[in-house]
Amino acid sequence: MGRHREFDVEKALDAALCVFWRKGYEGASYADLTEAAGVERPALYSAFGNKEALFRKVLARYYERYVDYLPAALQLPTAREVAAHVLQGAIDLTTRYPDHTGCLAIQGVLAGSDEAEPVRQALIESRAEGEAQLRERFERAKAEGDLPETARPDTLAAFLMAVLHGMAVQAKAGFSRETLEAVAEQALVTWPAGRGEGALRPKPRP
Amino acid sequence: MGRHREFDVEKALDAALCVFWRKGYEGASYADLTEAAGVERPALYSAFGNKEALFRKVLARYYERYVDYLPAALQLPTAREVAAHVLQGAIDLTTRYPDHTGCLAIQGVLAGSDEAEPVRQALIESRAEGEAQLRERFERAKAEGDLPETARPDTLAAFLMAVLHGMAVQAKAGFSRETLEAVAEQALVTWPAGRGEGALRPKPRP
DNA sequence: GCGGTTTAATAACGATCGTTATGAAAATAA
DNA sequence: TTATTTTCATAACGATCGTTATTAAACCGC
Repeated sequence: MGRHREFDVEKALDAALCVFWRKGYEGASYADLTEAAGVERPALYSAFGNKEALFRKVLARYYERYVDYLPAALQLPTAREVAAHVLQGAIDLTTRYPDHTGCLAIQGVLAGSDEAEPVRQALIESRAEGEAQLRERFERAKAEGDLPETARPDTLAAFLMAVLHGMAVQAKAGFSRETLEAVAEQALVTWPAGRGEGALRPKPRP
Repeated sequence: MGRHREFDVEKALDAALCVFWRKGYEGASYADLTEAAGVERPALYSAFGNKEALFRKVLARYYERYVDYLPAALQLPTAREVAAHVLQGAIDLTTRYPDHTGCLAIQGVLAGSDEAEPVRQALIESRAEGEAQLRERFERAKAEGDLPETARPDTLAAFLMAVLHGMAVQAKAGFSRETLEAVAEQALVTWPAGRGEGALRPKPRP
């Protein structure tokens, strides 16, 4: 019973996602959000809660709908393919939409007021989750001989994430897709090779 | 003639620098700045202008006093040493002060409101300047045979900056110095070698 | 000491921040 | 139709934002 909702919750969430993506958590005002969603302020509150709750819903949606290349990449047969696919997926994501470049999980809150601290921590955790998934995948690759015995899965995951984060910063700064692809290619030059990948073995110490 | 200034301008600038470093441009309120500087609001305005002007002065100070490892690195004899020194310098800078980790030029403004757009552009330009200096240094290295003929100085500079930016994000997220050093080491694994560095030459294409 | 000048401190400015009463409009249940 | 419930829209809340009159105090040259 009761009156029906007149606006599309999914559309409103998408609109809020775009605003947060472009301006970050603190840079996006509630006026920006309501205007983009085409919804009055109390309607947004009753549907999603306050600004922080709305951002958390948006963040979950972001990972589900836009960072879907990560779970897809983890299923690829070799660690190198995983890394290459993640890099290419990130480049696509961070340069595809000209009006909101970069990565929401990075530029959402890197630094901010004390009020934004819980959101900042949430973003840190979300990125740590992705890094952990990569690390576990690389541990598996090492066990499978896909990575050499000398490889450090935790370091490779941290390094790959660093490149991804750096490219996100550069994408937000307006870097072209071509430039970022060159960066990603350079990052892969160093990638260690496993057995049967036709690459040089690590030099044995004399 | 006239009354003398009672507060130390340098100290006030340092205090503002720390606040901006920790909270970013928009996250730092004028109340934060005046409290940290121990100076009343109109005094800060009369000494430095408005918030944007103050931030620009702080940014210049930041590069002069904290990113001094970059000009020092550019003078090293080989491109690899340049890269290694810049990476180590960035790690030191972004992890040395526990209460303001990361890099001001990154977390100052990555994304924000329309009001912060000029400052965001200023940070983009400042980073581009550093990247250009690295690129020119690598071009010289290529001409000197320090980098192979196949090396792309622009790509190497963009890649190195990406790793630096990524490590800054990770430092702000609380990553340890040791982790970042492993990331930097991994980044250097891919570094191309020039003549006389005892490294393998690029494989000739059959 | 006195006029001219610069700074210091208090207080307030209009605007915007996130958030929420309040009452009208719409839909279901009786 | 009437009662009940939920949503919608207007408006306003207190707080904080960056910025600035305004006035008192400290210094210089005379």
